[in-house]
Amino acid sequence: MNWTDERVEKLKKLWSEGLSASQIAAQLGGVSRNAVIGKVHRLSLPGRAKAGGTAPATASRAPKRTTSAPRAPNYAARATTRTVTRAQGATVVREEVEIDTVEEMEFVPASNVVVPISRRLELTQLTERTCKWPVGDPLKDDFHFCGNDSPDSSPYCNYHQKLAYQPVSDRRRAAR
DNA sequence: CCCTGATTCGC
DNA sequence: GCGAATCAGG
Repeated sequence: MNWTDERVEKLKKLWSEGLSASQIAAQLGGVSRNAVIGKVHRLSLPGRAKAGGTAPATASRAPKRTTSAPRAPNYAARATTRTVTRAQGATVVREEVEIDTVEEMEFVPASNVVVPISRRLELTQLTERTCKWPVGDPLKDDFHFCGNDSPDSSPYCNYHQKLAYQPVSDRRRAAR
């Protein structure tokens, strides 16, 4: 694959938008992330400020939040489904986060009692083999994902897999 | 181990 | 000019 004007333009655009080299490589197709990085250098495009690190997209630091007392039932949000999409490398992660006023509060109480050894990963850290079980309130900034290793390419770790695939009949009512 | 960008250097 | 290999870092 050679660098046609079009491809170069796309490269410039995506790079300026802050996409990572591997993400760009995935979109262009036919090239590796190394090829992209190499091209970026040859074009003398501005590199990423600090080397070896996360894409600047994560730069938005959350304003420190004083840990509040265990959340009391505050399920204002009615049943909602928000789709959040992010890419990690050439991997596209699209998550349907259901905010179920019943199930959520049962599985995700204020404290992380239910969650084993969460690695507390950011959305940007998820890969094909990290558990994508959401922990906490997606609307709060302490929200994160389990992140434990998941067998094969399962979306969840062994523990959360059980919770994830419980038959509806089993979880109806305050069964838990 | 996953990922990131940076650099080198044979082609 | 190209990009795999390698390096350096989170």
